Amino acid sequence: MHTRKEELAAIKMLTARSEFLIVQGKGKKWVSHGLILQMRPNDLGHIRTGYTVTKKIDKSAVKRNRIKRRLRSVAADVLPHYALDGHDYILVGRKLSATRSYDTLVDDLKWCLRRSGFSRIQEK
RNA sequence: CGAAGAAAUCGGGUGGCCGCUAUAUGUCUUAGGAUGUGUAGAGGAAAGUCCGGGCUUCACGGAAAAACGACGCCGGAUAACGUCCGGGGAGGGGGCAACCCCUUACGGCCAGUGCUGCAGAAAAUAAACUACCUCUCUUUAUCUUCGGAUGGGGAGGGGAAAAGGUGAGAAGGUGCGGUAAGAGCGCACCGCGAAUUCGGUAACGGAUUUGGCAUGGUAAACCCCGUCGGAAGCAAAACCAAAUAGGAGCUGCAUGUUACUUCGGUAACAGGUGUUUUUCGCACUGUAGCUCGGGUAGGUUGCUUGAGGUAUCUGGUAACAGAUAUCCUAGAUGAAUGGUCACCCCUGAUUUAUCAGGACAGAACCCGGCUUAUAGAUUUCUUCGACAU
RNA sequence: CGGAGCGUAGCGCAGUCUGGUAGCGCACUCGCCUGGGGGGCGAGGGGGCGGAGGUUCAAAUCCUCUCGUUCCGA
Repeated sequence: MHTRKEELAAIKMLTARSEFLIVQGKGKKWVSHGLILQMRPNDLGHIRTGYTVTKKIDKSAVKRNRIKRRLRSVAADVLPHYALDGHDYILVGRKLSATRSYDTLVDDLKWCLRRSGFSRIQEK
């Protein structure tokens, strides 16, 4: 279930710190073992994503980078198929994000989307 | 062959699927991009930010001094350094010795000032005390040939700096002589200082002569001497530049009076606007359009060809330098260089076929070093042990 | 990225500049006052200078390296 390039191109990045704070402050939040998902509707009509991995999780820059790359990969696999258009999504890394198996991490993100009601496909 | 140490090099590999950044090129295109293909894409420490430079801006007439900071045996290397190389001294270890190995912030406390607790008789111009030797006076015990002799106590004068459960350190050490007792007072050896001389570019080392003990320690205490240093840093800096507010100029429209006038205007007052309304008071000087400069968000440049790498030769003990040939090797900006699966390799565990693990760690303007973290592999050298000869 | 500071008893701090005894408050233990609690008074204990190395006779203090933590500027 890999994502094609045209679908990925529709997802923009969140960059400004103020936009992150708005999503964190006013959006919805759902926590799983592998990651934390924060989301909020925007007026742009397309999906935007951002990633947060703080120094609290691990002191090593190598491990933080690895967590961020895995989250980016998981989001690229899942979001184009399951996420709603016109929403901002922020994925926050946790300690388990580095060691958890990839399939479990994908399930974590789907579960967060479904439980928070921001999923396009309502699975059984 | 094994163990230890030192130095150097490397620091997992191959393939499938899906992605990221840069760049070259083809196609499409609504000219902003979309898409196909090729190529390249983290380190020895990228880290800590501890030093030294390049580069940029600011300051500055040149130079020097003061102040502050860093450094500090000698010679060399280098763009420079607190780095590196070679040498010297000192300390430690091994060895019978010759000698070998390791470490080293290693200028100056006879320029000045400070500190040196406790203990100890005394802690820095050496001098008081106990003890020692001697002289004088006095007192007393014993003996007595009645002259005195010997011993003890007390007071005073002098000698000497040898003894005194301390301490990190006690004003040269050990031995012999010498003396009333003693003392470098004299001598020998050792240590130290000075002079001469020899070797060395020098640090320094050797020899001879001589002095007669002088300079306790501490400068990672203030300080003195010598050398070096303008400051801040790519989030530096340069360029392009929206919206809003404010500034300057021009033009059009909107009022009057007076004064000056180079006849363009300028100034004052009235007027106008704001302060809820009126008076007073206070503040400001209209409106529309265009242009200009400063400059914020944002963007571009800086941004990777450089004191560059590799190979060979030459010079040098070496650090390193020179010549020739050859190569181009990351440039991101919520920040790319990956995610996932399979096989191989290595390590460990046992169920001998499985399971678990594969270090330290992620470029941010670029170089030269230092320091710290680091599983494992390979090569060379030194020492020791075993085997063979 | 750049800059500054702080690690001392269970907790909050002084002592560091100018090197020799590590101390203060709260907390803790015991005793007394009270019928008990709270509170008060008196007495007492415990151990601690973030870590490693160096200078010194001697280091919490001076020097070097390192670990942790807090704050500031853009």
